[in-house]
Amino acid sequence: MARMGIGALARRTGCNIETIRYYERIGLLPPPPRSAGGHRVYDENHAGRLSFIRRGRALGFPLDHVAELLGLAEDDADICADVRTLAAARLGDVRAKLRDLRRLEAALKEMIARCEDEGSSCCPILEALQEP
Amino acid sequence: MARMGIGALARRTGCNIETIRYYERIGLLPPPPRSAGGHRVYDENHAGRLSFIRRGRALGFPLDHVAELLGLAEDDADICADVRTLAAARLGDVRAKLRDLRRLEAALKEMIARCEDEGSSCCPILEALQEP
DNA sequence: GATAGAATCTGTAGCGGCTACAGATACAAG
DNA sequence: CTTGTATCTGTAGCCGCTACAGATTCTATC
Repeated sequence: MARMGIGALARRTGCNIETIRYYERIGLLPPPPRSAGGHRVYDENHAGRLSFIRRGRALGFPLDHVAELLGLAEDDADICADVRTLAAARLGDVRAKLRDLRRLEAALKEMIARCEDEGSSCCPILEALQEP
Repeated sequence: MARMGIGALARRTGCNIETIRYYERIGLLPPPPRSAGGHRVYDENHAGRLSFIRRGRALGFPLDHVAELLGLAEDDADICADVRTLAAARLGDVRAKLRDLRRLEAALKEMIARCEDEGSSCCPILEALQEP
């Protein structure tokens, strides 16, 4: 029950139609059964799996990590440690990006501030980019 | 004076050789003169321009913004306002990314913490990804 | 059933910003 | 003159989609 076409699945999961087909093409979503005319027919399982993928992506996992997480989710073994390891690695990535962005923010802010202080004839931002 | 091959330019600017050629291909770096045998010969001007590009990139400007900044830098007009506008827009982008990443960091941290609290048989991280 | 309009199909190409080859040629040092 | 490094061109690949084009199928109304 709750069969749906690709459009309905897209609306439910907030995922673009083209992206759904793309996930199928790269093997991340299993190919669903087709209607007589060849249209894809999805069910709740597909919706769940796709939501999982989307949430993983939203947490910044690249697709191959998401695939790995999906694989782990299918086993029933004691996998908490593995999952935690992946999540911790992602946390490291995120924190590194945060550091970079914070530096960036400071640099941009400072340049803009300097630009406002001075007269308008020459541009401190461009100078900042030009000089080492 | 200070003529150099593409390798020397790459070392000086910290920019990959392939990337230099790529910048030339897309029109961001002007094609330098060539030696008799066809090797590119750069001078200080090229080095300056390439450094500018790299610094702009390091500040997170996409290449088309960098091109715009370079264009502005070549005019002598009163351009401070334009530059500031670009920089302010970038600052907005950076801050939006920062917000997202901070949320991400919090979510990952919380998941990892929950995973450590509980017994190891089921995995809260996977559950968090599975449930809405 | 006919028909209109929406939804879906396949396949291919493009985005940004590089990076990685392969195979040929040029240059610099001894 | 030889050896070894540097550079040359051209093409294809990376990630994660997105955007078409042109053909087909589904659904709702009459």
